[in-house]
Amino acid sequence: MDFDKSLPIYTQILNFIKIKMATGEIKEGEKLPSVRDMAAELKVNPNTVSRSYSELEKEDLIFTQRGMGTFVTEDVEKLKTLRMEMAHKKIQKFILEMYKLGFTKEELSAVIKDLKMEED
Amino acid sequence: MDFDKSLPIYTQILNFIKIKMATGEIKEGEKLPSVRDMAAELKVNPNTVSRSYSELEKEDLIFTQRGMGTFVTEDVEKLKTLRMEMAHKKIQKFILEMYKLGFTKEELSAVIKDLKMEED
DNA sequence: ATTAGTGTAATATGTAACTAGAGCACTAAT
DNA sequence: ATTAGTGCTCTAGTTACATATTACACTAAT
Repeated sequence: MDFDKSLPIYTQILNFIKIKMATGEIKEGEKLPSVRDMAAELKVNPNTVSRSYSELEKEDLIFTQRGMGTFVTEDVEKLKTLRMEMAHKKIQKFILEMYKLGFTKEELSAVIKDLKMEED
Repeated sequence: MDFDKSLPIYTQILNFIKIKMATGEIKEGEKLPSVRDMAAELKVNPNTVSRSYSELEKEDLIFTQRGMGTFVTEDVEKLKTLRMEMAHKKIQKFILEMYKLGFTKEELSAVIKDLKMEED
C-alpha cells in the first residue's frame, strides 16, 4: 500500500478498509489484523493504525474486544447498506461539482458511458 | 463564501476562482480584486488570498503586475480548455473510486441519469 | 501464576502546513 | 515628492500529523 501525501495516512488506511468492507472482501465478524501487525505490514506506527480503527469504531463499522482484537461488525445490514451509502455520497459530490462546471446530468450520463474505465 | 475545514482556505478560494474562470464568469484579461479587498470580503488574511493567487499563477491562469494588480490570463485557449480539463479530472477520479466500489460505467450512467441535481 | 497477544493511553518529539501580522517594494496619479 | 493602492517577503504562532517509547489492562492458553 502506498500513501499519497495529500491525505493523512490514518485516513487512507481507514478508507482502504472501508472499501473492503463495502465490497464484501472483508466479511461480518471477521477479525482484522492487530494494530501491531498491520502497522508492521504497512510500515507505519501502531498509533496510526489505532487511529484508523478508532475512526471506524466511531461509525460502528468495527468493534474491539480488549485483549482479543478488532472485528468487523456483525450487523449485516450495516455492511449491506455501506456500499450504497458510500456510492451515494460520491455521486452527489460529483454531480454537484460538475453542476458548478455547467454540466447537466444527461450530459454526464452520456459522457461517462463513453469512457473506458482504464483511461486516464 | 463559507469555508469547510477539510480543505485549506487558500485551496477553496483557488477552486472558487478557477470555476469562475472555467465557466466564463470571469473573462480573459479581467482584473481580480486586490489581495486586500478580497481578503476583507472573505474575512481572511491577505496572505491567504495571496497564496491562492500564487497557485493560480503557477498554472499560468492568472498573472500579476506589481503595483498594478492581478489579472486573468489573456490566453483565451487556456480558458477554453480549462473547463473540459477540470471536468475530465473529476470524471476520471469519480469513475476510479466507483470502480473500486464495484460499479461499472453502464451502471453509473444509469444511476446518474435518474438522479435529481438538487437531491442530497 | 505465567506468558504471549491483544487494544489503549500518555508523553515527548519532530515536521510540515496553514494562517496571521507587520513591513517592504513597486506603480500610477497627483 | 507625495500618496494611495498594489503585490511580496519575513517572521512567528498554532495546529495537525506521524512517530517513538513506555506502560497499562484485558484475554486466552499454558
